[in-house]
Amino acid sequence: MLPTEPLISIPYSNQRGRFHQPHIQELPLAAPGSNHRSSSLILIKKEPNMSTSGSLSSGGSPPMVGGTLLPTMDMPIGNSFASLEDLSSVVHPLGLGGGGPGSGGNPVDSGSNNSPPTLSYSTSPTHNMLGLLPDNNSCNLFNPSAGLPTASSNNNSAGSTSGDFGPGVVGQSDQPDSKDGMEELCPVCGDKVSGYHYGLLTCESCKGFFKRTVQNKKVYTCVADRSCVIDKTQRKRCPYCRFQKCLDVGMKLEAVRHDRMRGGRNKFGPMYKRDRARKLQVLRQRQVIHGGVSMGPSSMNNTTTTTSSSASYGGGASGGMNSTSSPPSMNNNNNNNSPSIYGSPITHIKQEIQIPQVTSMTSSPDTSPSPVHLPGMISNPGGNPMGGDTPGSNPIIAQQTDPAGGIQWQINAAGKHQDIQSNQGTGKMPAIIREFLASLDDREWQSELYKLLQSQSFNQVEVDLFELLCKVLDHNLFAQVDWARNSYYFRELKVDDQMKLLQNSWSEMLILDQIHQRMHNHLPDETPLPNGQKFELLSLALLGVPSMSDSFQEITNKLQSLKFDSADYVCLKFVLLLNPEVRNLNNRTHVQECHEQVHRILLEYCVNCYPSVPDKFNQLLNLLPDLKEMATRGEDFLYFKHMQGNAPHATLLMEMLHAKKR
DNA sequence: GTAGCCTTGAGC
DNA sequence: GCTCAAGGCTAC
Repeated sequence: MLPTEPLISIPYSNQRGRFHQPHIQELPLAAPGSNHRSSSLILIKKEPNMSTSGSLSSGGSPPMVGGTLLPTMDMPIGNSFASLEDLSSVVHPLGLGGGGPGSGGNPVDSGSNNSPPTLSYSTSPTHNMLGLLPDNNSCNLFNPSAGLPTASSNNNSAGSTSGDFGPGVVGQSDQPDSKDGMEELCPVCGDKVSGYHYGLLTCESCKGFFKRTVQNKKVYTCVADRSCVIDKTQRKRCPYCRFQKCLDVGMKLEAVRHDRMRGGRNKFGPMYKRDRARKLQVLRQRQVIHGGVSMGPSSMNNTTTTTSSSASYGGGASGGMNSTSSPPSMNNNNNNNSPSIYGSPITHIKQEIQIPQVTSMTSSPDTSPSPVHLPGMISNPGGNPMGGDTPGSNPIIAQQTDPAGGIQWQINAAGKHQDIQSNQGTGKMPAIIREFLASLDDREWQSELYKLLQSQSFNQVEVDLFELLCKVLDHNLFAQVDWARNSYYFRELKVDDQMKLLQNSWSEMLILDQIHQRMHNHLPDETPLPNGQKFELLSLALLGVPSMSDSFQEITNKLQSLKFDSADYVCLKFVLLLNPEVRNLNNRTHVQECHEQVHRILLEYCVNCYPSVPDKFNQLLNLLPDLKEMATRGEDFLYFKHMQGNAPHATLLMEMLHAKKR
């Protein structure tokens, strides 16, 4: 049950200006062994006239603190909703789902995930996705300026010499940090790191803050929009956003001891050690690359390899840091104010598709720095391949490339199609297909993918690759929803039908999307994460099921032989989405008509543009059952992992899975 | 409540 | 015995 009273906030001031008074509630202590993560998905049950910072309560009643009734809002713990349909609003601040404070949705949940999880969502500010760190974080491991001596004081009284790399860390020794070149700044506030605390390198104050919050079971509230800037000078202003950021960057609730025992070591010790080794490896590689130090092969091979904690596919850290990698966007301290991945806050699927039909994929300006160029990324962003994007010209939002990377045609943001090479697709592309293609933005998609991978792993000691997979799939799912709700046929439908169609086809569309990205935009099989681990992009196409790689390859080969192109892709996507056989459609007639129309369009396109590929149309459609079978296997696998408690709960992905399993 | 410094103690 | 990441203490 959700409170309907609007939040009452009590602002106050101090010498820094207008502050807000956090409301404090009790937060149960994390159980040992629980594996909580911050949620990146926010679901807000909006009541009429409720402010955006409206209340959420997991217990159904406003909390009492010291006998005072407090408005309940912004609890960083999970809140259950009865069903997908019950939800009227979702905010997805990172543009992706995450394991919310908790694989149970609650940072204090015992971690027992054996029972079917409720759909639990946590409020969370937009933290990591597009700007994890403030400006003053620009000096770090991945920044060329890292390694310069700093005027750091010694925070650590221990001040001992290093076992691995010096006194623990970086940036705290009297010795210049250039000794190991690994100065880092707190990922929460940008202050000087004092050591590994609760899972990652943080400053002393954030360590203390995190400890106090968890030990004292505090729950804060934010009277703003849960997107307060957290930096060294402003970290005290909003403990809610600070704590959320602590969780978002990966501080671990379970590292706070239940029994308050002092001293000793915890289970994270080996992880810290691996992280140091990985950082050293990265550093050495950087030194080699920058020509600073000539390292022998032996010194390059001392990386301690790590294994994924739960990923069933790959995931060993190789230390193979891409030397061109950079940290996630660090623009102007607005790390909490970054737009969601598609520009505006993404609301729950049901509301999401009711948002005015303006696709952020093609219209929202991306104010964050461009991600690094990584293998497989579509090159020449915004420009034309012939040399130059004139000011004011429309950026290229979709293009067809041949396997060698040559661009065959492009569609710009205005929907204009331009043939670059016409070695295939000999016929004229129908106008409707040009419009379909204009709805795609592959460059944006890949850009966001790499941003997401960077932000999710930046400064993380060790990323759970399966969890990351789920987050990326969730991100892709949002992209599908975003595309669908703005698409030509789909937008004419009522929300209920839209939801039914999406619930039916999302997994097939995800796989098809990956096929498209791999075939037409040359997405690589894997990519290095900023922390040195490798993420297998191929696992996205397999929905996490490694054993499906043969089936996937088979379908891909078949499509290649059919000269499958982006126009085919978008048509097939419509075919999958607009399935008139979905049960209980209110407007089946419209779906049927659209379905048939897409068939006709695709048929015409195949016949006119690919006369050299006999029966291309039917052969394309004949592949759909195989795609469906893969999608079903992938769904089963993800659901299984979810029920085991290994997948983040607070994601649209899991919501879709539940909706389908019902 | 914050944050810098101190104490503790398991693991190496 | 050393390390260093926990929790504790306390001035602010």
